[in-house]
Amino acid sequence: MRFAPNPNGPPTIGSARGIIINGEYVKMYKGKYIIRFDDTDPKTKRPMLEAYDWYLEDIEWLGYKPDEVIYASKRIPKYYEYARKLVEMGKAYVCFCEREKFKEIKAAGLECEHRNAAIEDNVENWEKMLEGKFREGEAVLRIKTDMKHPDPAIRDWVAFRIIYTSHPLVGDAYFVYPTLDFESAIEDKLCGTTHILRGKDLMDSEKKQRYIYEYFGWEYPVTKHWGRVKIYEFGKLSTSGLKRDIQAGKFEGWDDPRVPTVRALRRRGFDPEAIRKFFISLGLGENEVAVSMNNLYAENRKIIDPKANRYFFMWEPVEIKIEGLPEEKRVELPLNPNREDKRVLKGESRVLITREDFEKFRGEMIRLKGFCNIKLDKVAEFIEFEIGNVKKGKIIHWLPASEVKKCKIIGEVNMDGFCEANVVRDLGNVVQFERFAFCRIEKMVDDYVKAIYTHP
RNA sequence: GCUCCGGUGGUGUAGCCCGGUCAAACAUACGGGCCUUUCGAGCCCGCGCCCCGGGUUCAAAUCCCGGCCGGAGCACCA
Repeated sequence: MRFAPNPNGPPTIGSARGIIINGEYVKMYKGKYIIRFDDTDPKTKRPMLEAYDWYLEDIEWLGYKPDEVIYASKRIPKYYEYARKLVEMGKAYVCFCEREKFKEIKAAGLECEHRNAAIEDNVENWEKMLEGKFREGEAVLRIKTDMKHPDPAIRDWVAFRIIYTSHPLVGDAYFVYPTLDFESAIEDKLCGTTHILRGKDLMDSEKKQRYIYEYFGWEYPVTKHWGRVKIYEFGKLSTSGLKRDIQAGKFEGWDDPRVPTVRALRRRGFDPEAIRKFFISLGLGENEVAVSMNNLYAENRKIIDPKANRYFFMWEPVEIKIEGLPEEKRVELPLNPNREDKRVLKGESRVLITREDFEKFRGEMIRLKGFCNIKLDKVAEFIEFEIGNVKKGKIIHWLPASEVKKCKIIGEVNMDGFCEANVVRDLGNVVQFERFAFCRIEKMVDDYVKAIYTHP
């Protein structure tokens, strides 16, 4: 099995599907997992140097270990060998037609003048091509298929073209690059790929590649194509579109928590297991699917909820004073309801609550969770420490006014507020801000806590 | 337009190959309830689906034909 990305950006949620589905099959059948970088176009889909490692990193993070990593751009001479064989077999030819002109000929189902050139001439032209005797766009190597093929896209497709643009990985070592269809066809054979699982967009690739397999007498791998995923919250996933938005300053970078990349999910505090389960549950349907991130959130919650520590976070805080508080109380609250360990808050007379709760419960008796019951107002009246008969739904979260940390939450939800000083013990972890959402405490910046919004 | 795919609750899947056990399962969403301490979590309950029309058959979500709808590809991109 293989996963073959073009590293023109970091892996997105869409790439994760390919990584996971292929990876799972490898595990299930004890196969061999090859990561192959299809980086054969330095111009239109130019690879990013950093992205190669990003892929490897994210693949490992998702829980898979490649048995082999291949860089197509470093194996170009191999492809030349096979191309030459095809030329010598009369199954490929150097075509000098202009792009538009060939299109017309192709559309008409005719053969161009170069198609039937003598094999010796084609060998010579192919050599000239490799020697750099032609300009960019002047010549291409085409695979002979059938000019009457019902699908015009299949008719004598291009296997090699000339690109005089330096490649991020191999520099100026080559200027005749294979197209994906050719490179992939040869590489799958070389690597002994038995099964190909990939997106539906590559469905026609198989038809083109089968010609090569037939000419060489090879057996084509078993293929399965899945439909495109559309995440409801993000729309269609496209690396190039994302690149534009980042360059335009719409996002901070490839790991901006609002962006659909694997690294952004990692930064938000997703557990890789949740992402795996999510994609396994999506399956391999050939229809286009539109799922909501809610499904991913649900998977993540199952994993994160039993572990995440609870803390109070105050958005739009309102300070109130409790009149008649007999003494300050050391308030102990569980870090997680499933465990015994506690966190401590100072139960003092000046507390912060949210404006929302203040307006909703003003004048009523409510309970500050774990602390005491009060009759709520700007100056509230202390009732008792015991829970008494507080009705359900009237227990709210609060913060001692003298012991808070400023807290900035960024991501899908952006919010400034205050949180317990206790959160510093969970630096780097995902916590649950009660009655708010799960967040990952990223770091301390100067005097405030920077948190990333994970999900509700 | 041409060439291929596909259509199961709101959403995503299982079941289809090898017809009966499917008056259809699971997850998520939604609605309601529970919790002496999160009314944005958790637990419980509920809601709701085989695209349409023919055919084959004792029997069809499953097989066949036609229609409708949706998607992918049609590059010197991957």
